[in-house]
Order: sequence, then C-alpha cells, then structure tokens
Amino acid sequence: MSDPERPNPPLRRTNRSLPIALLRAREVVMGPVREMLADSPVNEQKWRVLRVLQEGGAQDQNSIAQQACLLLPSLTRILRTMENDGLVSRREDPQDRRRSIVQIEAAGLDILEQRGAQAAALVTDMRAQYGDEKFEQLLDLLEDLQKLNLKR
Amino acid sequence: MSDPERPNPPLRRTNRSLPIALLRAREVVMGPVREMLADSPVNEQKWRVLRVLQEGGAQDQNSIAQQACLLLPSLTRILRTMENDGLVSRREDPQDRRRSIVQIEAAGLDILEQRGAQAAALVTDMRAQYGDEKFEQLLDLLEDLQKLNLKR
DNA sequence: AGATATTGCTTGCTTTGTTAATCAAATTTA
DNA sequence: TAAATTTGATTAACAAAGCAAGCAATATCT
Repeated sequence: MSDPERPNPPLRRTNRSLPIALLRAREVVMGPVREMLADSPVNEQKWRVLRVLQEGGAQDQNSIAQQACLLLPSLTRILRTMENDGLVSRREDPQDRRRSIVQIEAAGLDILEQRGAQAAALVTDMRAQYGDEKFEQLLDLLEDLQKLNLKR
Repeated sequence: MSDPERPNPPLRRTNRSLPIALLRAREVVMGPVREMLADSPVNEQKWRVLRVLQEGGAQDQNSIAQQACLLLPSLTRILRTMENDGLVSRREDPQDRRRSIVQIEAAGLDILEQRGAQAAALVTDMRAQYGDEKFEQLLDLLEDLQKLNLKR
C-alpha cells in the first residue's frame, strides 16, 4: 500500500492540462451566456440548436447534432420539447423517409432576435477585455485542434 | 408575429463561436482520455477531483468544485462514492464546522500513479500531432481567458 | 445578546449525457 | 430479386448536470 504523503510524479499543473483548461475557459465564457438565457424559454443546448438552424437552415438531425455537439438521443428529446413549444417544426424528408428535416419557426427566430443583441454585446465585451487578436488567434487554434485525428 | 423566412441579423458563425469551439475542441481532446479511463475505477470527473487534490492538497469542497469545474451538488455525490471506495477521506474542519476538508487517500494516489504514464503519453502524442509551440500558445491563451472577469 | 444575513454543504427534482438495443427505410451484396 | 448490411432516428435505462430549496454553522448588525 502506498503512503498518502509520498511525493508523487506530478502530471501537468491543472492550469496546463488541456482538457481542464478547456473546461475552465468554457465556464468563464458561458457564465454570462447562461445568465442571459436564464430568464428565457431556452437553455444552453436549445440555444445552440437554434443557432445552428439559423446558420445552416433546415437540416436533418445528424447534421444538427454534430454542429451543436449533442448526441442524437439528447437531440431527440430536446427537439420534442422545442417542437411542442413551437420553436421548430419537423417534416419527413421525401427523398429519404428515414430522415426528418428540422426547420426553425417564428417563435424560435423571435428568441434569437430578442437575445441576439445581448449575446452580441457579451461577445463585444469579451473581445474588448481579452483583445481582438488574441481572440481570433484562440479561435484559429481551436479550429485546428478540432481537425486532429487522435488515436483511438 | 415574425416570418420564418425573414433574413435575421446573424450572430457569429457557429464555428467561430467561442463556447461551441471550446466544446468541440474538448470533445476531440477528451476522446482518448475517456478511453484511458474506461477500464479504470474512476470516470472523467473523479479523475479531475483526484488531480485537483493532488495538486492543491487537502481542501474544502468549494475549492475543489471551482478547480474541477463541478457544481457542489454533483461534487457531493461524487465524493460520497469516492469516499466509499477509499479514494478520498473527509473530515470536519475544526475551525469552521460547516466545512469538510477532503484529502486524497492511498487508493486515490495509486490510481493517479497507475494512469499517470498513460495520460502523459496521450499528451505527448497530441503535442506531436498538433505542434509544440501551438500547444503552449493555446494553453497560454486559455490561461489568460480564465483570468477574465466578465460582467455578471 | 438576539435577530438577520451569509456561507458550506446536502437533498429533491427535472433535464441532459451516455451506452446499448430497437426499428424502419435505404443501400449493398450475393 | 432476396438476403444482409448500413443508416437515421427513437426508446430505454442509468449516471451526471443543473437549478431550487433546505439545513445547520458562522458572521454581521442593532
């Protein structure tokens, strides 16, 4: 048995651990966003779905899931409630009847419009504090990171 | 009522949205880590708790929660099972009996030691593919980001 | 001191994450 | 064409996240 006081070969400082650093950074960025969404009818995930639909137009669920970083089972449930709330609608793809095409509806667009200004203000504030170049640089690095194919 | 087809003032493209980019990047990085932890007695969250305790020593739950990016309710439940498994122990703070001080135990240190080498290998592999300078640069940018004090 | 507010943690409840199983429609193979 | 495989989506089951409420110990105020 080992001794709790023994000096252990330390891993990287947690600030320098990429997974933890990514998580902490995300908390910082999402804090204000979560507050913004707190008194709105959508949470973080639904907001992402609306954003993806706004950006990419009507599309199937696989596509939404990938872009919004949601698994299909989660998305199924989320879309069910969003459909009940009239934020989106679903229709069967006539070309391929396995697919259902999801489209954003008026109520969904309303939310994006109501909160869009606040969301933009948050980004502006953040870029100002953080620095525009650093901000872009960070996005570039993150984009590159996503392209990596790490061993499975 | 608004029209679903109306052109909307778009927010940033979602691949240039920092919260989403952080999320996607984290997915990429965590894939191999999750696999490494799959056949170990701890999951991702417990691993983070162990890392924080290793780095910061015995500390109260608020402190752990902040550093490991966990909410207190989640941490309460996680620590309960970790305590049952003998990975950590809790004792009441004699100065302030509301607080409980959490300490890592031998079994917890064992896990860190057993998996530490694998974890380090994953980092090495990733740095090689991504590039060392970029890797450090990214960590610097993320560390700066964590220091930001965004408006509440 | 006594009342009030704050802090640290826990519990309850709902939503989401995660994996595996299922099903129907489409595609590939034989 | 029939059988086998793949694909898109849903369901089921359980762990974990997230939020609100609650409780006990401490700090603050009057």
